[in-house]
Parts: sequence; C-alpha cells; structure tokens
Amino acid sequence: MGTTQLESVPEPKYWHLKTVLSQALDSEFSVGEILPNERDLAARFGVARATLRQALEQLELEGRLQRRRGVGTTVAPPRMGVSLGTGPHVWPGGPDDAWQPVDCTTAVPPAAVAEVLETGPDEPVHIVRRSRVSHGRPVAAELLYVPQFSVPELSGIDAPSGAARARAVLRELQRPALERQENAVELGSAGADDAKELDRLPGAPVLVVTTRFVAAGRTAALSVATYRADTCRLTFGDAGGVEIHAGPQRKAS
Amino acid sequence: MGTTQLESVPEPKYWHLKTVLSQALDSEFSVGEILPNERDLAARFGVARATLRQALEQLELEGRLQRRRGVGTTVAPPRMGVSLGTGPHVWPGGPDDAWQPVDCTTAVPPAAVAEVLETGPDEPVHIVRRSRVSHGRPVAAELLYVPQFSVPELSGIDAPSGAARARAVLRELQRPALERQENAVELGSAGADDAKELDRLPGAPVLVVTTRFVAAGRTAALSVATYRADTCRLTFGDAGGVEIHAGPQRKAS
DNA sequence: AAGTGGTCTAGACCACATA
DNA sequence: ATGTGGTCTAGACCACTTC
Repeated sequence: MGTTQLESVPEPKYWHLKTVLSQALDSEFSVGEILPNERDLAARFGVARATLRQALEQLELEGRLQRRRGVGTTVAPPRMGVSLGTGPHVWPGGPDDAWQPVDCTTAVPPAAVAEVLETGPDEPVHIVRRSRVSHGRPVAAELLYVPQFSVPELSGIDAPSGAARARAVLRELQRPALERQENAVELGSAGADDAKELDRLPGAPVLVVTTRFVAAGRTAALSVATYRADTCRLTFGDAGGVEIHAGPQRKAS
Repeated sequence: MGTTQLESVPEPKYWHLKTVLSQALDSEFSVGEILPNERDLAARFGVARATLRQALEQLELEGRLQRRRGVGTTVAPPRMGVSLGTGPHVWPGGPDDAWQPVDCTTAVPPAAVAEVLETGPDEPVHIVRRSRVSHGRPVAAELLYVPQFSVPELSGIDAPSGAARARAVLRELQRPALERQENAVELGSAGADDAKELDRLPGAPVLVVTTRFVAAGRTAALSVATYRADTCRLTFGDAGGVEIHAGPQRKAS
C-alpha cells in the first residue's frame, strides 16, 4: 500500500549525498572547475543547505574540494606529496631544507615544550617561525624552539629579531652534530596565527608534526609544524611515497 | 561563565566557546568525567545547540573530547602514541607485529592499488584484513594487498578464507627479504567498514597510512591502514615520540 | 551592488544506550 | 521509558570577493 518501505539501514542523507557528489566529481568535473553555489546545489538535491554543507565539509576534509569564502567551491587537485625525510640529513637550515625563516623572538615557551627541552619553567628560548612553500602554495607553518645552550655562539650583535635573526639562529644551530630525530604526527586544528599563514580559516584541519632533534645526548631543538591537511600528503621513507587516491572506482559488472 | 565583550573583531561564537570550554576542561574536569548534555550546555552559554555542537566537534577533532551517542560526552585521555616504525624490522607478520589478522579474501583490487602493485587491471590479489589494538582499544584497521607472486608457495590446501588463510598468507610473505618501505600519511574519513571496526561512526576522521613494501625490486605488498585520528598520535623514528599536548597554557602577564 | 561561503538560530525527529 | 548524541530543516544575517 502507501506505506513507505522499511529502511533496515537508513543511511544519513548527507552521507548518501557525499557519495553522489563524489561520483559526480569523478565523472563530470575536472580539476579547478567551480561547482554551482551551495543554495543551488541544496535545491537541486532537495535538501536543506546545512545538510548539503555537511556533505561538502567531508569532501573538503578528504581533499576533494576547496571552498573559499566570497569565491566559490572548486574541485581540488590531488594532494601533493610533502617529504618529511627520516634520515640524518634533515637538520634545520641544512642542505635539503625546504623552509623559509620568517621571524624570531625570544620568549618563555609553553610548559609542555619546556619540559621536553629540559629548560627551566621560566627560561626563555629562541622561537623561530618558519614557513614552507611547495608548488607555489603555503603548505606548513612551523615554530622551532631552540634553547639558549644550543646556540651558545649566537652573538648579540646579530639582528635582535626578525628574519635576519632567524637565519643567525639556524646558522649556529648547525654546528653540533645530529644524533637522531623523532617524529610524531597527529590531527589538529589551525590556530589563528597558523591559519593566516596557511591561507585558511581558523579551525582548519592540520597535521601537526612534532620533531625532536637530539644532539650530544640532549634535545637540541623542538619543531612543531602544522601542515594543511586538505592539500598535503606527508611522505616518509626513501622515496616520494605512494600514489593512492580513491579516484574513479570500478563497479562489478 | 561570565560574558565576554568584544566588538572590534567579531570572533565567531563557536570559536570563543571552544576556547572557554578548553580552559574549563583543563581546570575543572578530569579524564573520563562526563560533561553536561548538549542541551544544558547550550542553554548555559546562551547559544543554539548547533553552535555548541560546532565547538564540541572541534574539541573532539583535537582529541580533547569523546562523544558517544546514547551515552554522553566525556573528557578524553591524552592521545596514545602509536609507533609505525621506520626500520627494516616492520614486515607484516614480523616479530614486532602489533596486528591481528581478521580475514582474507582474493579479489580484484581498486585500479589505483593495482597500478602500484604492477598487476593487471583484472588480476586478483590476496586482500588481508587486519586490525590493530593498543591499550585494549581498537586503533587501526588495515587492508593489506598481496599479489599472487609474493606468495608463490601458498598452498591451496590452506583454508580458503578467513583468519586461518590470512595467517597463511602472512607466513608466506615473510620469505622474501625486505629491501625498503615507504610511508605516506594523509587525512581521510572512515568508510562504513572501517568505522565499524574502529568503533566509530562513518565519516569519523582517520589518519590514512599507506605503506609500500618492496622486495626483490618489486612491490611485494601494499598496506592501507586507517588510524583513529581522535585517539592516536603516530610516531616515527627511533623512540616513542614526543609528548607535546596543548595542556594548560600560561598567559603572558 | 551582487554573489559567494561562513555563522547562527529555534525548533523537530531519529538512532542508540541504559535502566 | 528516558536521556543522550546524531541528523535535518527553513530561515536569517555576516564576512568576504568580485564586478
């Protein structure tokens, strides 16, 4: 009769919507193309705008879409591989360094950082701000904490702050020999500062990479770098990483 | 609590709310404690429930909260460090293997996987499902794609499917010598299958780790593992990783 | 000025866990 | 049966970019 069929597993609308849109992106759109605006899309699919947005949000999280306020929603290119390196070659300011110093201040670090650095709770350290650009786009913002003892030769004659001082600190940091490094990756959301540097809104998802550089048996520096989670695929190991993306899936026929 | 007035730069409500809640979590709550329900919290802060939820969502993304339907919202423990390893010791089924085989089927992999494995577009491979448990909690679900040529000695007499066959495949996979491995980490959202295995809802944020195992100059196996982004901090390198969490921040005074 | 995505509201109903 | 978080709606206004 007129009764609706019993849905044993009622899939959420936004979930189904995401699937439909994902397939449409594969078959009917090309990279960089702009989608219809959210109000039109919502009307076309017969859902509220909030529901449509929930689907778009997920697709953006997966790196399939890029949304910019005042502009529109575009189809994102595949994520770019960003190498983090694991060997002993990646030392701040070293040969393969992809980072660009931005600024440098001297201040007391957060308690959690001071603990790792084994500095006193009120002992100031050098805080170098660096940014990483790849393929012409900003991909990461970093705070590099350098304790005073790691750069003993740092002359006060150098610039007291700014990019010049950042370079001076990095230069001095290269003197001791690197013993090892440790990496950790976790999910986070961009703070106001990082968001601005990454050209994203605050709260944007980021991959937080914390790296501890050890020299002479002590933590010589601590790096906290936030990578844009929407555009980056972090690669480790010997080569550039594996190219695995969802892409158009084949259906059993 | 007290209302805060700022008009110069209209900070989004949910952003401010997130900050307030974050501080409250540090000072007034302990791990495992349950928060008031969303309707009460929204009323207490004088916002709509949707706005309150936007703040909770971010805090959950950052691993500060854990929300379970029908139960409530609790304060999450610090993320657990999960070692991925980088040395040549981590081979599926090897000594330090933290994975538990669940199932095994033989099927044609997605096109993107077949390309990396250098198998024909219609050539079936072994697909081993494994799960990883840490501290009594499921942390990752994996699909391990093993081409036929990597396990030539696999006897048809072994179990045709199920956990028994998974173990057989892993056993045979250990014969060739590992040359190197490549890792990549990116953000994704859990599919229906993974979500169930990870005890999360579909769409939950996950860290997708793809690992290519190379032996005899060829890709011997490809692993696509999804880690719970809310509870896991992936660690690389020699040791257990760095313990950096936001924690109570001190304010400049 | 017009159009876009971002934020916010005040409801409603549903799925799930627990008692 | 009750209470929780999850989904959904139909609006409104705001911040930003572009024309």
